[in-house]
Amino acid sequence: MSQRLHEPDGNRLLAMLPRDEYESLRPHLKHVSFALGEVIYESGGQQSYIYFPTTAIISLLYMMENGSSAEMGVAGNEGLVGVALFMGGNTVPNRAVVQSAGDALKMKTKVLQDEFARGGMFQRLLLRYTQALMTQMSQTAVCNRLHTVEQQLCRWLLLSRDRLNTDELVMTQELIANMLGVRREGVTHAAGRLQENGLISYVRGHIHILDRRGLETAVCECYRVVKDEYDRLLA
Amino acid sequence: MSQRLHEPDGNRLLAMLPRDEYESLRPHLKHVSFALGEVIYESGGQQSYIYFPTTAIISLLYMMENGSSAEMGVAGNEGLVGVALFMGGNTVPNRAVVQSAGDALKMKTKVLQDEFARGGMFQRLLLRYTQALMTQMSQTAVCNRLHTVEQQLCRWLLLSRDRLNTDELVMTQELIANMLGVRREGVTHAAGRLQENGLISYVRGHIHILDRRGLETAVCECYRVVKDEYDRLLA
DNA sequence: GGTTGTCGGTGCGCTAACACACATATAGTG
DNA sequence: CACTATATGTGTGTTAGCGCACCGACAACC
Repeated sequence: MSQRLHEPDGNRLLAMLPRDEYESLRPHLKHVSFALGEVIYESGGQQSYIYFPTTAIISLLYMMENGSSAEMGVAGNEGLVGVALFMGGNTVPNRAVVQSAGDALKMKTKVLQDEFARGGMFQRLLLRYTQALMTQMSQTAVCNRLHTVEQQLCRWLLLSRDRLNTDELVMTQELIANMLGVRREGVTHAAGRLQENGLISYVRGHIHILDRRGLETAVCECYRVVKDEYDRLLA
Repeated sequence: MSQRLHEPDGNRLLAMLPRDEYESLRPHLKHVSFALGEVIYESGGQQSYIYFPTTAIISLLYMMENGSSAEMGVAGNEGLVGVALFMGGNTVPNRAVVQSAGDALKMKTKVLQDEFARGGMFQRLLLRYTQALMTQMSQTAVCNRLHTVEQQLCRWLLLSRDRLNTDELVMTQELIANMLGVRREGVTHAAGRLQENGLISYVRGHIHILDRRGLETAVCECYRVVKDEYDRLLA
């Protein structure tokens, strides 16, 4: 891919654009930094920007009326946050929260929509990414139904690891529990077992992945299904 | 909507097209009938057609390696089966099964893709529908995580009812269990309670919805979230 | 350098859903 | 009409995960 000579600024989706399309978008991309826990958009709320994470990871959460929550998907440097802006609905009934602090590139909604309407590689990429995200969401549904907390924790750790450059995750068990939609104690239990088996170690909000291979053995098939789809659709 | 004077053949998505766009598609739409349990496409398999159900209901299921399964979404006369054909991925890692026997309109993949590429109302509608389907899938994830089998059975019954013209569902508890990803006995138990409360009655594969309002009281918020999004996006 | 808040560990009782085994009833078929 | 498939009901024991309560340990901050 000699087209990938341009500087993609760390977002792998943008890096797949042909050089000319990327250059025409570049002036409209602004850097932005996100802190852990920051709410990027609220359920049903209008978004002024679409975000292409570079080092940040963003969780898509549904907030129940009774206050509990569950993650339906996650986006990092492989994708974007704000599919509703080009899919035509403008809003979605969930919240986007920063799961791992870091940076992103933002683009005004209007610019995005104009570029999308041109129908070039940009549109094709965004749609393929959306399909990958759908696979992630639907596989999350399956996983929530059929698999144990421990398996799901492995999946979550691997999904996060794939979107970072480091084996060190800054994340308390309490927050992981909110993402997975389980009790904090459930995460403590599962994480304890993974630590016993030497797959991870953790202290006070810092999780270290020691044995990625081991995690891949402990995880359910859901992880691989989703990963393979991302690789296939965004190759 | 004076544009809806044309005969939409029972699919509500197609019915939303302007008359001229619909007329240009019409020659490419062929009737097809589906029997209960028929597999429309297999996980990872190529589809030659996109389907617009008129009276049939189609379930999207993930089949686990160990043989168990879970539903990730459902499509009826409000939508279509085969989003991957215009999203660019061509295949998806799940199976589509006929959940309620009936008819659909089919269109060749090539025609679909050409029409989609034109970017008119047809494209806009398909993308909005896809967003609605995403909401359904992600809400299924949440529901699988946080709600009881009885609540999910209510949701499932209401989703089915909304896609039919009748209060009579032809569906065994065994099949419902496969869809929901729970044991058959679990469905028996939940259905028994709904019957005790006078919400439904059933005998050997025939479920009768007696009190739709009552079901809406018994169901979790997930049903309404999804229904509202469908209404909003496909108004 | 003590206080306070955050993070993780643990124990106990409870419930929803599981797995398995088997009983019963009905519809359809020869 | 008898037979057999299929559909549903039920019982027993097990388990994963929940809710709650509380503890200890570390960290940050006056």
